[in-house]
Amino acid sequence: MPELPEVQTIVDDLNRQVRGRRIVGIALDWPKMIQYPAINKRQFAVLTCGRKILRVERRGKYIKFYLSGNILMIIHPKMTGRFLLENGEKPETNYRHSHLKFYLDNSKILAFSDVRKLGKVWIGKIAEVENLANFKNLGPEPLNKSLNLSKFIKLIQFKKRKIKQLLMDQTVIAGIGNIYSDEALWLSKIYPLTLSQDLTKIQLKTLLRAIKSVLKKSLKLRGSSMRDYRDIVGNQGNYYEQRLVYHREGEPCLRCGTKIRRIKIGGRSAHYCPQCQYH
DNA sequence: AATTGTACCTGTCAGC
DNA sequence: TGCTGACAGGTACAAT
Repeated sequence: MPELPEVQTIVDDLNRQVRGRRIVGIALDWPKMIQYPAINKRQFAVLTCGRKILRVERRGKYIKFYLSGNILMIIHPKMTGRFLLENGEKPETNYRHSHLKFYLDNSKILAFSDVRKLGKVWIGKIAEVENLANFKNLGPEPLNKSLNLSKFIKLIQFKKRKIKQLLMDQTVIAGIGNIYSDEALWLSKIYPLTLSQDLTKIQLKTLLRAIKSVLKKSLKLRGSSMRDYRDIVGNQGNYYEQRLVYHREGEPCLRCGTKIRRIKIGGRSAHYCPQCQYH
């Protein structure tokens, strides 16, 4: 489901709604979602219950919950994971797939719902969890001001990979997925199969600007809801209706009217305009 | 070093 | 009305 704008929207809402709350109980009916360490449901309950949610942060597409007692819990929603804050009075949620629930001290329930059960949880001492390879090896944040053109060029230029795949590689740059890589490449008029080393400096400058601008625009619109994404009160994001090229196969290009094409790159669909994004 | 296929999961939709 | 296959905001891992 979520890429950077969706995850950031969730994190901002969580900070407003659950920051400072104490976890008083949990329910877990899919223990396989606990990726690290190898613990059972009861041990997970011991680790979380009684702790305060001090703050929530985003890194790439990961959601980091800093809990009291120097505990860090990280959740990755993968394709269909979502959070819902529900009232204790009506525990029956319309989210049929809430496999993990946190009962809070204000009698609300923070539920993690995940239809496809691909979402994962990591928990432990802060330093211990932050040292796990998936987090340690993340690339820079695209919206961070320190990611300027010269750094971007260093990340991209000496690799020999298809630019679409590089943009989605979380160890190169963190937070971009299938929607926003398509959008940024359309904005920059770059063909998605172009090898990274063949891009000119001008193209890379345009691409970096496109990445930042499309992510900021989607953030303002609270993300994209193609199907599953919802914010923590169940509302959809508004970027999807305004998308430029993603999932518009056969429709006219918004710039030149040529029919948008879809191809497969590394098992994922890529959408582009064969006229504007020439190679 | 980069690519390809497979695995993890469930739900939806088009086509037969 | 079934059935089947493709596809869906993601990532890890093994094989080539």
